[in-house]
Amino acid sequence: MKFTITPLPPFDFDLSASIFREGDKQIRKYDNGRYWQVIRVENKLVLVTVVSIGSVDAPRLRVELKSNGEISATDRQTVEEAIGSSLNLGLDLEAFYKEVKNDRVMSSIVGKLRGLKSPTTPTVFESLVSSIIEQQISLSVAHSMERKVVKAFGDALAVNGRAYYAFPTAERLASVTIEQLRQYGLSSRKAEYIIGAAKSITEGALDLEGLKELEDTSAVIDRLLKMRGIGTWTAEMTVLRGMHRMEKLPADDIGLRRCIAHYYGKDRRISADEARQIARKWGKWKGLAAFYLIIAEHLGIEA
DNA sequence: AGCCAGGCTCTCG
DNA sequence: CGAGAGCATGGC
Repeated sequence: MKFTITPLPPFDFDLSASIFREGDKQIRKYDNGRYWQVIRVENKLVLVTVVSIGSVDAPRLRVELKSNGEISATDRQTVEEAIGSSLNLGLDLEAFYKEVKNDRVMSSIVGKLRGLKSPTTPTVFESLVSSIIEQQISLSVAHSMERKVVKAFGDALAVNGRAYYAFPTAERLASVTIEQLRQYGLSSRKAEYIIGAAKSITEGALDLEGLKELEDTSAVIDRLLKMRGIGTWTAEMTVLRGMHRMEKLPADDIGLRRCIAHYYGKDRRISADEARQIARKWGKWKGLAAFYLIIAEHLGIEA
């Protein structure tokens, strides 16, 4: 099944998707103009492939779906929404660009990355689990662990003789043991946190996806902070990547602080408070501004 | 080799 | 309160 979708402009598909250039081809990947990932609809898995057929200012995407069974009209609708959510296609970049005009460094950066939208995860749960795995350790280590966990416990979809994996469900992770997760490099603490979160979801004590309905992001953070293993950093990362909330600055993030220091002329490590001071000019778009800085640094772009 | 990396909890003073 | 230990692995 094929169809097209029209993102809110401006949107640079290739720039935005290129974050997944080093992704795992069996999970979520961008390669040679094509982006793909597995989306779960009901109890079915769908492999979604996306290419751009438009421009930054008149973006259009061509989407192709492949699955084992029939794809109904409502399934198609669900997948379309999930892709929109996953690539953050509804994000209003013009509002962000307007807000940071008064910041010389940031306005230079956004000018060079025009059309870049921050990707999100299909579920809040995926963001939460990934963020727990990423606590403290370097990203390369964390990403390798995440891939192993996805392939070990995620459901596989076979397309053209190749296996593609969806992120494990809360139901699945609620049923694994600490020892099983330790096999993939996690500490016993992190394993406990993940299994605990998964169990409170399956037992009905926590409606993680339902938190999206809460208007007040701080209220969402407060709820997440009540969970064992979730501190400020993890709660903010979850909200940023899993819920399209772009206002929070993960000021405790050591990599981000290094990045801010680089672009704002500090030849040393800066404190979380210094980072917050600099971020005041970013208004309600602090998280997105931080994302732009990280991508700029990754691409070797100077302000 | 050892230290640090997109942290958090628990314990102790 | 604040400080310190412990945890996981890979890269420098």
